[in-house]
Amino acid sequence: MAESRPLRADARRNRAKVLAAANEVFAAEGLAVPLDEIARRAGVGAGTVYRHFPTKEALFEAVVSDRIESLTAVGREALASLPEAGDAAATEQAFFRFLDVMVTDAGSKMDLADALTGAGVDLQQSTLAVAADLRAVLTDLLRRAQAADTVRTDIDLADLHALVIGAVAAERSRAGHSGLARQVIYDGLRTAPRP
Amino acid sequence: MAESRPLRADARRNRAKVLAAANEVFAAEGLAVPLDEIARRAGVGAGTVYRHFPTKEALFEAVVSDRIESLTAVGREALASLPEAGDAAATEQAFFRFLDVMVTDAGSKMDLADALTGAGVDLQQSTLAVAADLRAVLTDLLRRAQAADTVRTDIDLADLHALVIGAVAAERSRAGHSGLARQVIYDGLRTAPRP
Amino acid sequence: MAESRPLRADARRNRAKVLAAANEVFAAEGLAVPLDEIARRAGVGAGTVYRHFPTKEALFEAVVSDRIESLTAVGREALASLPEAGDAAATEQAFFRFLDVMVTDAGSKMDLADALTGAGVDLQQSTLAVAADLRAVLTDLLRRAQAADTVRTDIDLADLHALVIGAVAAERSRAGHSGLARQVIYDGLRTAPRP
Amino acid sequence: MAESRPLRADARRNRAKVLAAANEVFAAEGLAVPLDEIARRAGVGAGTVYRHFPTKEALFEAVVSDRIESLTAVGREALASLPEAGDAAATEQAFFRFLDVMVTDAGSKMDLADALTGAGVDLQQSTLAVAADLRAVLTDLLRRAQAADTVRTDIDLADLHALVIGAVAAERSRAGHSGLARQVIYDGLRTAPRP
DNA sequence: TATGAATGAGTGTTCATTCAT
DNA sequence: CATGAATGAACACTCATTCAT
Repeated sequence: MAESRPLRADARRNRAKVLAAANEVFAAEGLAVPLDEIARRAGVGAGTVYRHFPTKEALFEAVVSDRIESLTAVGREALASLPEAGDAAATEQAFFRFLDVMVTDAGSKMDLADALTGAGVDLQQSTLAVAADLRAVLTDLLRRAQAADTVRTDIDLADLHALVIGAVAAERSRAGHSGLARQVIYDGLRTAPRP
Repeated sequence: MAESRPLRADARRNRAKVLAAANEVFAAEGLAVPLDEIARRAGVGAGTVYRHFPTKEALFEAVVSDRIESLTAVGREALASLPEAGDAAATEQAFFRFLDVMVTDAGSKMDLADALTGAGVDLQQSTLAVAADLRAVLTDLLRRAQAADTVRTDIDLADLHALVIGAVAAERSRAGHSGLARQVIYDGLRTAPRP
Repeated sequence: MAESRPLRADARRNRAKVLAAANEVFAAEGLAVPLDEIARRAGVGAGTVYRHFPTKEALFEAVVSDRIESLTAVGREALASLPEAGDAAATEQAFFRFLDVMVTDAGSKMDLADALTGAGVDLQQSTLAVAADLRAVLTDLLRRAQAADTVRTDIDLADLHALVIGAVAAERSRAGHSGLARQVIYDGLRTAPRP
Repeated sequence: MAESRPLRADARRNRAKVLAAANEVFAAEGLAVPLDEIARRAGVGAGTVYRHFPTKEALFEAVVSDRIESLTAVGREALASLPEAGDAAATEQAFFRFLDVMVTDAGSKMDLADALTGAGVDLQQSTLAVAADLRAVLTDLLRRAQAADTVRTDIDLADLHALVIGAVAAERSRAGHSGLARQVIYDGLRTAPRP
């Protein structure tokens, strides 16, 4: 699963350029963009893209995996910042801040939205592994928030996941978004009534 | 807007077969499906599809318009069933039942989801008009529900629309869906705390 | 070669309508026009066109044949109007007037031009027969003009035919045509120098 | 206008093969020939044709432009070979020899004929520029010939252009051509009577 | 017999992937 | 190894011709 050999410096540079270009372009246009466009933006030949990623979908997944990994890292930090025994307010804040990060990130990246909503994408093993890490973190945060009596206890990870996707879709659907849709979803998640 | 002449029997039959096939296939795969596939499933030649619908997008819109019109009709019935002066419980029930219909319908039809989220589709005048009707009905129902103090008053039609899309996306994202995501969104919409 | 049976009145009427429409449309756009367009303009179904003409090309030829027959008739009149023993001036006039008719007619009808220049058209037996009649008349007129010492004697029918086509092409090629190209060709045909 | 970088050897080879095939096929059949046929004759895939020429029409124009450029070069040489102060006989010869080249070339190439007569072709800027060069050269030659009292002075470039097209059409129309049609047109152009 | 709907092969064009240079 | 040219299978759409009504 790991690359067998460390890449040569120029190869590593090219891989990075391709990923950067793919990041931009996939975020802006989703899976639909032609691969040649990515190669052009990366300043490399199409063949070079294929040297590093066996298919276009693999490149797409690499981009998405990177994003998921970033999100996971943010989630880990949120978890780490929580006091061992739950301070309810801090837990609540950490939980919803992390949701905000996820929703905002996915909301601004066509690729993530595509991947999450499964629009014509079949995620592979490696991506699924990365996604599992994210889910693990999210599960922990959810449990903590529920333990702190901040989030309703009848929902599980799958529900939360679905709701994040829902929030992303809601945000995407609005030209000038007020953010209220997201707020409604958060409110629905809370144990307590809105003040 | 109405066809000038009644179609011949065979033409009507084939048009119906095409629409039925398009319904199925678009629902299952969205706009991305090749037109030949639709023709094949309908048991007609590709040319026949084009006799009835000038472009692939026109066919897509016909399917989507039909769905939207059905939804609008359901919405109108819901409105009609409401007592003039608002019975809060009845109003609430009518409102959320209609949301259920929308979410369930769109949730099982890729095409509606695509159309609603505007995924690579440019809707034409006629479809937009149909969509406007649906929005009008939805606006009325929302107003009634808000007047009956059932739904929070800080959200408007656009927010609600976004949330429906969010609920659809949430449902779609779950293989075995428990329906809780939808419930969370509904709860977020209510004025009152959950019991 | 003649139709086996006299057509019923309505059939004859339809045939005429189709021919009239084809005349117009082929003249304006050449062979490229879709057959449905002709049927529409004739106010009949596509099937009706095929009842009277086995292929699109046959219809095209019918139109062209008609035109050629008209030209032939004009040519015959020109021949008939000539005095037995050649009056040089009258012969010259008759000859060039007939050329004028041919060039003007073909010049304003894309179909004739197409047919004459052989643009993607393979003329069939029946049309060729009609064309042979025209050639016969033209040959007579040419001989008479040559006998009257009005037209150079080194050219034959084939040359003359080619020059008519050339004049047509020349006329067609000019947006605002002055007619001088035609004049140059006529002058080249004459025995005598221009005054 | 010039390609920014020299093409790779294989690309140059294929581009040449495509142009050569297009030359042949367009010359034989005009614009109507399917692009796949050209690709097949060139021994390349259809995509390769599109790598070098963005549309079928662009390829057509490239072929036609090449032909026109060759003609223009020949015309320039003819002009250059003329003595400053007009030697009437030399001027006449140069003029008519150039006409011969044009007529012969266009006469054997359907594409040029199509392009010249504007049969369903919309020429683009670049081709029009090339054509303008040819017209400039032709104008110069015509002026010189008229100044040398060799060609009648009542005709202008447009007339001459039309007559060239006429001569081409005349030649095309004859299976075994005697060349006399061309001669007649030339004679019509001269000031002096034929000897 | 007329109608116009159905057919289906064919067209230009795109793009993921492979391969010669 | 990188390059970018070549490939070829799709795809949307058109239209001459056939055939059910």
